[in-house]
Amino acid sequence: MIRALAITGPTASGKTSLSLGVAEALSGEIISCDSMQIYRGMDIGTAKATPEERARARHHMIDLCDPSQVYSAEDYKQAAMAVALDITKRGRLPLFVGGTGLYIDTVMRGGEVQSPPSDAAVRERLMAIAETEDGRIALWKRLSEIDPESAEKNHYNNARRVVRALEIYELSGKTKSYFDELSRAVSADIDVKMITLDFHDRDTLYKRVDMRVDEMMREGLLSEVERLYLADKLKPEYTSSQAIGYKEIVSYLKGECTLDEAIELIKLSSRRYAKRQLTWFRHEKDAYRLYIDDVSGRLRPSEDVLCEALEYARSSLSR
RNA sequence: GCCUCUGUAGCUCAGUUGGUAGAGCAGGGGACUGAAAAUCCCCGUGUCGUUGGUUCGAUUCCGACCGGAGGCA
Repeated sequence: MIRALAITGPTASGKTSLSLGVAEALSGEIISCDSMQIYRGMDIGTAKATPEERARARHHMIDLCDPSQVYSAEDYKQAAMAVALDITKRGRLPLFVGGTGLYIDTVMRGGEVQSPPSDAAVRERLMAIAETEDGRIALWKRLSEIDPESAEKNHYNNARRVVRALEIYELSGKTKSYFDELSRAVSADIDVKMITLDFHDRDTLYKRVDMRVDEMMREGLLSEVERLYLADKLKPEYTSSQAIGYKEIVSYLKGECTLDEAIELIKLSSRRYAKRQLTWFRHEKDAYRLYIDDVSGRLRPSEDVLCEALEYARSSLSR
């Protein structure tokens, strides 16, 4: 059984800064839990730990792929688990840090997954049908016949989910709910204590998000995106091109809007993303919540937040 | 100073031939098991600028006043 700690929270909540302090104090190594930090060359916009920060603690699960590659939650889980095991074997503490809820969940759930991996051809075929509302309803009806449980869980408009469920059935002859049930039955081979950063006042978070975006622009986000764009690394079909900060600036580079409009859009999408993250982490009932409403405006949590986190980590890990 | 237009949700605006009002955006809540920074679902009460008058009843009609825009001097 691997024992680990996780630090989650919305964008701009100060995860990186807190994680460095915790890693140093508990001789931990950081495993990034972020679907976009996987990609090479996307540094400023994904708020990757800087070289200086990486010198303070070893980082993993960063810069694994070229932005043109596809990467899945399952790929993440397998690689991250191997890393966590290795860290543990070396007598150090695995410290998952990031805001991609699904990635963290998938690690915490543990166990081997047997549902078939996605198949681009099947997806394309089904997604083409889903372009019209009638098509979406037809797909949903098909799903409700083979797997009523999955159908009920998803609105027919959520084509991605409906298509995945159908894809699983086409590829394996078994339903998605069958595989979900299987994965729920296995016990996790890892025990993760989670600390979630939160805010009493939503406006404080949003202010930090806005400031963070301005900071990214000062650090050169524009030229970072330009470089990737000119190198053809942000084609619309790539997952990487969906990243906030990148898609908006690409649309500016294409002349579809002004730079100021792009920046405002980045702030807006970031705020909405932060809100979705809050929703996700709220359902994590066992998480230890740390509130960081420091009005100082600094994008790092205060000393007492670090102390509280360490106290919780020490007591829960020693048990 | 006079004339015209205008004041309705955080913002932009509809609307009520008099029976206290609704869209878009913003915002809020939720879902999430191999695309997840993605994808999807649900949520609209606000002194209808203020104050008098007419009226059974005014946000709606009339007057005055206070903002804002434009025009004439």
